[in-house]
Amino acid sequence: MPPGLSGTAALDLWRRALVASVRRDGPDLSARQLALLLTVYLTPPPHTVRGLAAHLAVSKPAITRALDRLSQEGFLKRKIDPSDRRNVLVQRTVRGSVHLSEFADLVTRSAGEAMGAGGP
Amino acid sequence: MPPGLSGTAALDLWRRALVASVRRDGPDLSARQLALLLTVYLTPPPHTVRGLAAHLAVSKPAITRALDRLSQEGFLKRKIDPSDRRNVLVQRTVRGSVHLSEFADLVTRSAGEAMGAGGP
DNA sequence: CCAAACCATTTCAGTTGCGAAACGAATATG
DNA sequence: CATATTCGTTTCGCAACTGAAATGGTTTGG
Repeated sequence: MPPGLSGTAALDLWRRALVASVRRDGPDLSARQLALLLTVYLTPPPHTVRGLAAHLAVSKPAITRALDRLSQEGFLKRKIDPSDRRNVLVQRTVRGSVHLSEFADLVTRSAGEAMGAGGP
Repeated sequence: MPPGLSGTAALDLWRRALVASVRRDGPDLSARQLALLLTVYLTPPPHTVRGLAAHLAVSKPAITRALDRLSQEGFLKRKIDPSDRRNVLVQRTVRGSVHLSEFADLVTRSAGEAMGAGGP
């Protein structure tokens, strides 16, 4: 038995959080976009387009477009690397932090419900 | 303090699972599609188009299209309700069960990693 | 100091998704 | 019966995303 999270409980946690997220009328990000956002915020910098593309195993243009979307949303910003101006460094914003914080609340709440409902 | 899952741990769990999901070369489902799939498998039947649309707070055509995609993928199937032939009952398939089982593994594995990495 | 290598972006053609409105089929209501 | 209502689906125009290939800047190396 896994210690923290059985298979069904994990799925139900994911379901509750995902349904809550879908029901929200906000900017609905694709899986890639959200994965990118989370990677930038939870993984040690610096973050370049090439590095992110490798990490997510998608093409570079896909990262560029996801950055367009996320920076247009205000969740991320680009900064040219001063030491090598070919590089673009992806950085966090206050707005992105707030958004992810709300998303974390949503997940933890869903986890609480899943425990309460499916529990022993 | 939340008992099972702190905010940062929840985000990191989500990140790991989502990145793993994005990296996999499989059918990449949208958030809606996955939410629909999970709802059908983890919520008591019967499931109609109208009911699912209300549950996810999206339009009926959106559900129809998601069903097209998911049944084309073999994860779900439609069956006309014999007692009221206007209704469409959405049902599970073996293939969908297998897919969700693999997805659950992915989440539990990510949960284990998140505990191991970020833990005390 | 000029060419090669590298980085991110843009362009291109094609796919997929969306909401609103119109639609045919099935059931309920008078 | 005829009409209204309720299903799910289809059509329409439009927006967003995809990978591959081409482009414009920047840095490195001979």
